[in-house]
Amino acid sequence: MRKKEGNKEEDILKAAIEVFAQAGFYDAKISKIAELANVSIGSIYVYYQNKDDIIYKIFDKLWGSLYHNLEALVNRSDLSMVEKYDAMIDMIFDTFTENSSTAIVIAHEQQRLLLRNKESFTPYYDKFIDLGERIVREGVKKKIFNPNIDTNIFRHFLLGAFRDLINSWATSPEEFQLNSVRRNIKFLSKYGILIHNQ
Amino acid sequence: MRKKEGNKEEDILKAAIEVFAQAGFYDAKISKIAELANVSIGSIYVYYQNKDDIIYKIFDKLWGSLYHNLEALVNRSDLSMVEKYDAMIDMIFDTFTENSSTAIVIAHEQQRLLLRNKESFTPYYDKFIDLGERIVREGVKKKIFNPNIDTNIFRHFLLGAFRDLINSWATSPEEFQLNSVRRNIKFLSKYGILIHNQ
Amino acid sequence: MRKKEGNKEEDILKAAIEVFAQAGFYDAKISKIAELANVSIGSIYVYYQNKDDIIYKIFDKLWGSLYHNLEALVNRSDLSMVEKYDAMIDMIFDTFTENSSTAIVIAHEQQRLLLRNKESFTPYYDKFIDLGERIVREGVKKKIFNPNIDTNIFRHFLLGAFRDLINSWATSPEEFQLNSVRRNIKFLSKYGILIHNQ
Amino acid sequence: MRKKEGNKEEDILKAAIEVFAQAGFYDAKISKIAELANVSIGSIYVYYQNKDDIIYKIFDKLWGSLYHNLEALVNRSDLSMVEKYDAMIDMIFDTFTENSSTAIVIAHEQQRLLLRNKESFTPYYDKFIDLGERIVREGVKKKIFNPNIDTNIFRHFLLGAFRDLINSWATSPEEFQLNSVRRNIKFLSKYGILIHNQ
DNA sequence: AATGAATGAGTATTCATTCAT
DNA sequence: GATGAATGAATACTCATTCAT
Repeated sequence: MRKKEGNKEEDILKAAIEVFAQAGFYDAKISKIAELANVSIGSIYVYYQNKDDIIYKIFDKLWGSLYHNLEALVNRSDLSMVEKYDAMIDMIFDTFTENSSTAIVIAHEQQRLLLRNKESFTPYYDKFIDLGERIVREGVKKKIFNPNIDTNIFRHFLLGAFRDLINSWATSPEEFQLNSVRRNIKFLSKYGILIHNQ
Repeated sequence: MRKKEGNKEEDILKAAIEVFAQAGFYDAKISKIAELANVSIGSIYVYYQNKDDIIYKIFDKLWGSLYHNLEALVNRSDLSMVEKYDAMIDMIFDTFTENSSTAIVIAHEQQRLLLRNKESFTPYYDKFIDLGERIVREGVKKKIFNPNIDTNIFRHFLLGAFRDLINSWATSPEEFQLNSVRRNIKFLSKYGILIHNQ
Repeated sequence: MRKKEGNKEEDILKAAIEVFAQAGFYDAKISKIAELANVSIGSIYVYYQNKDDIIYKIFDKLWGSLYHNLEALVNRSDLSMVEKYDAMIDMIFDTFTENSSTAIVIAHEQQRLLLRNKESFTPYYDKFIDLGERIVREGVKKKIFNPNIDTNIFRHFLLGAFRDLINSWATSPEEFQLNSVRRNIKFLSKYGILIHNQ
Repeated sequence: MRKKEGNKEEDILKAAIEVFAQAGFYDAKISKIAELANVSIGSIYVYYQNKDDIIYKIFDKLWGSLYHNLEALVNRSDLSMVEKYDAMIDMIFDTFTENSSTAIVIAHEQQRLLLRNKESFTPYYDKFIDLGERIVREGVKKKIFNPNIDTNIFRHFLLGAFRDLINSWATSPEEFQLNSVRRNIKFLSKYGILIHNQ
């Protein structure tokens, strides 16, 4: 029991995600995280420098995962542009949706963290954004995506929509059919709300 | 001279918006708000019950304003459906954009507040949503808007996109042309990213 | 009671001296100081920045007092050199002896504080030392004090002896006759332990 | 190979002296001592009961050494009284001076330790004091030392002066010529600051 | 004997809120 | 209404010590 059992670090992270999602970062108590992780308070500080470090690692893990998945996608040549775009939406959707508590934490805390110390946020976020923009630019070059759309604005548009929807689902899962949300995001981001000839 | 007392209440609210935008709700100090409002700490508690009440009033004022403006719009019969939709976007855009600090506060704190005590959030928010959905349903009935789109999902999609973009602009105004953001929101929400016959 | 009664700051300092003397700086609890001062924990932080600031003020007050008293003495021309020296010893003796708890705090904590942040120690200490050395140099010039003695070494010699003796008295007052200590310090520092013609 | 185990105990003590001198007892971290001694944290508790025990052993070793050296001196009949006194000063001086970090630890921590648990301090200290007082009384009996001097006060006077000077030298060795310090201590304690016929 | 991950008691400090003036 | 000194509950974090291996 004195020996690292190989999952304490992960147990703490999982517990922290639940507590952060439930109470918000500021009202989350370290003692509560320790209790939920079935670990002593001191052990938390063996694996994480402080409270901020815990949330940093949550974001790092999520955006790291998103980045690596997108990287695998961006180089595929077996997909048409639209298929690639849909696959990207699916991938983001699946990642966010895998753990609803993580989704809530992201939706609630990311903006504040980015505001506070942009430079100390996980580098995977910027790398992910870059890759996403590359896909959009590729679509524009292939004359599939509208060249009049500002790429930077589009990614905020899309991620903002995503964030709100995933958070809404995570908060009230009974109110949203996940498949419907997925389908609507894909459709709206590609065709918009108006009826027109596709 | 006694009539000017209304000032204090408003001064406090303005100061609070700045401090909340700059530091985030939790790191915002009441003493800092008092200092910025040029008012004693005690005076804040004459006009507001507590810290939560201050942020409540910020949201109440903003969503009240959005609601009243949308109400004026929803009943206009001189506008086509698309014109009405564009006017709605413009109105939301202008309201959010009027004060960038307010935009930041909304973007950062609303989700958390909604999560914590949904029932004690400003009623204007739900009323605004209802009105917005009415416009969308009207568009669907008039066969202008796509009937396959889930109205509830659409409003999260749109407001989420809005929130992220306005916050991005408010945080780094040098990075975004406000008119471009406005145009892109209108276009993307109506036509999406794909090139097609409109 | 909400109004500053003019002595809270001093009550805290007095209480702190007692608690520091009794338990040592590190084992002294802020809560204990608050209790002894009959003041809330929060009030301590109204008057002092932190625990270090409290002890700083204790030293500042004591050395400030010593400095001002020595300043008054150094310029007196109505005293012979030996009388002036004896008066200096008496003054230091009286100041240290006035409050035995202060004496203990000085004896126990000064070295450590000086070591840690020499520059942030009370400036009165250096000013006092300078003045003391001036008296010694004056004595040398007047051929009363031995010119072969290193002034810097002498002041460490004298103050070190003082510190130990005052601390010993403060710790076990029953073991030491204060007048005897005073007389012996004067004598030893002037004539030493050997018998010789004075 | 099993014989070398004595090293560890000593390595720890040496490391502890450095860390205590540098950081002070309370800010000294056991983990730092372990690191400097090139030993695991657990090993420290194999050789020492706890942190207090480590510092106890430091004092025990030093005062033990001083006691044994003084014992060898006190019985010598080949020395005049003044020679014996000078030899005593030299011996104390050499012992303190041998390791400047030890000198700093003594100067900073001894008073506090004595205050806290007089009875649990190393017995060598009291035995050393007794021996020292015996020398002084011997000097008085031989009409070499002044009989009006209180022996107890004198030893505090002398050791206090010693402590301050050795500490000052250990802290700022560039400021003090060790030989000059030694000579001044001898002279001042025997003849004082005044000029007179010796 | 040696290790170092695990422990959890212990405390300085913060700051929203109060209320005597 | 206005003030701001006073309050004290509440909590992140430290680190000496332990003990299973």
